[in-house]
Amino acid sequence: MGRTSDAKIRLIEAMIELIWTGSYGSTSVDQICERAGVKKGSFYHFFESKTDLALTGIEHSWLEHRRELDQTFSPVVPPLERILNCFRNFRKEQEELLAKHGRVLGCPIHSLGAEISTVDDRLRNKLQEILSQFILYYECAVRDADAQGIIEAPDASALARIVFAYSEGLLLHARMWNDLSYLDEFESGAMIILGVTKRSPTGVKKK
Amino acid sequence: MGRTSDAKIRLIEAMIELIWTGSYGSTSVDQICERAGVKKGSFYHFFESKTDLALTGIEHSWLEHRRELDQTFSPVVPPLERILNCFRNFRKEQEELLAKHGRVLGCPIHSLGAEISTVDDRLRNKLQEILSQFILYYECAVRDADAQGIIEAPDASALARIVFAYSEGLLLHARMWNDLSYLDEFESGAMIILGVTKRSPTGVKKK
DNA sequence: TTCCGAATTAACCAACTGGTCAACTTCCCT
DNA sequence: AGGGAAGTTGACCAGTTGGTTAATTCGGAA
Repeated sequence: MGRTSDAKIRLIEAMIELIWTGSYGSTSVDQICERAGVKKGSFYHFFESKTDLALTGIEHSWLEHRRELDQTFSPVVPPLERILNCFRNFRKEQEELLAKHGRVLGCPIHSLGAEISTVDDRLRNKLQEILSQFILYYECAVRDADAQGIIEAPDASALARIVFAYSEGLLLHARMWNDLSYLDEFESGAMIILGVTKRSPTGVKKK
Repeated sequence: MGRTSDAKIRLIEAMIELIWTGSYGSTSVDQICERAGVKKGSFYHFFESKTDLALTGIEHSWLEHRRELDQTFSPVVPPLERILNCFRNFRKEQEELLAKHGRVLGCPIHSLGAEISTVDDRLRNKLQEILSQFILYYECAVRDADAQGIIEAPDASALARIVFAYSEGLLLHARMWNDLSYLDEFESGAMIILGVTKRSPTGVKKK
């Protein structure tokens, strides 16, 4: 019934890209429509507001990203490898973004969160929800590493949050300096935080 | 020659507050003027653009903040205490902001940096400059701690950047969740990163 | 084949954006 | 005391903002 259209997904993709390469505030509805090749009337046919599109778009990308994370953090992979591979994937993604946009873009969730968390409640809640889910991956890996005696982590959740906060800080740094090389520090940094010395290779008991 | 005025500083303070409690994009020149009790004509008498005011404002607050940091990071204070005290001051400041604005506001430099680093070059450069200077405090403290045998840090600069990235990640988390308690994790987190166990009190040789 | 609901379009809106300007007031310094 | 530089004011600007509307065009299913 009625005709079909891919305008909705085009709008979502355009918004994600514009927010990521710029900011929420610097992204206007007109810009989104132009990039998506959609008239403004159509925009408001599919979404009831700019916030609504952002919400849908973020949810959409997160669902996509989660599928990748589920593979990266598969229990089959050695726990610390999961975390390192996850960040290696980040790095690869940022490389592609640099090639495409000439800019290291960092983590869109955090950049957006920093910008709008005092401004838009609905957006903030959604971002919180996503980040909370994200940390679970780290937490699970840390707990497994502890259980396997690879590291000593009496409080896996706390340690995961440290690694997480650190990684977000790094990503932001890379965005601000437009420099991928900061991301290379993650591997050694994470090992320090997790209490694994360079001398004892991943997966081998320390001490 | 001519009359004097405090409109300039009022504009600076209004803008800092508005950016901090909101965002750069959500802060308009009209808003700034209204809060400062200054007409727009006067605004453009003192500043040539919104960016220009932001630049001046950031520089201004940083210069103020530096004086505090110079005390906190005095070589007289035991190195690790400097870092902890610095973060304790952050926490205290955030407490005041929470009481005043009902919100944990985090680090304005990083929030702003996340928002505008792909949008405004001049602003980004200024923020880079400030953050680079900030890291020097941590770096110096870490190097001293290493020299005094309190910690083992062959690469003080790298370790300082880890602590720094971690602290920024935490601050952002606290802003997004509007929750001070995340900041309490810093103390134990920093100790883990710096390789100081809880059992060996600060300032006492480890191992 | 027809028909109904979904998609598209362009024209429109008021409020607001950052920024300008010329006239005017104040008051410091000589 | 009064000249002149610094500060103030409100009216003004063109462009943009997020959002609305009614008329129109399409296309999938009966």
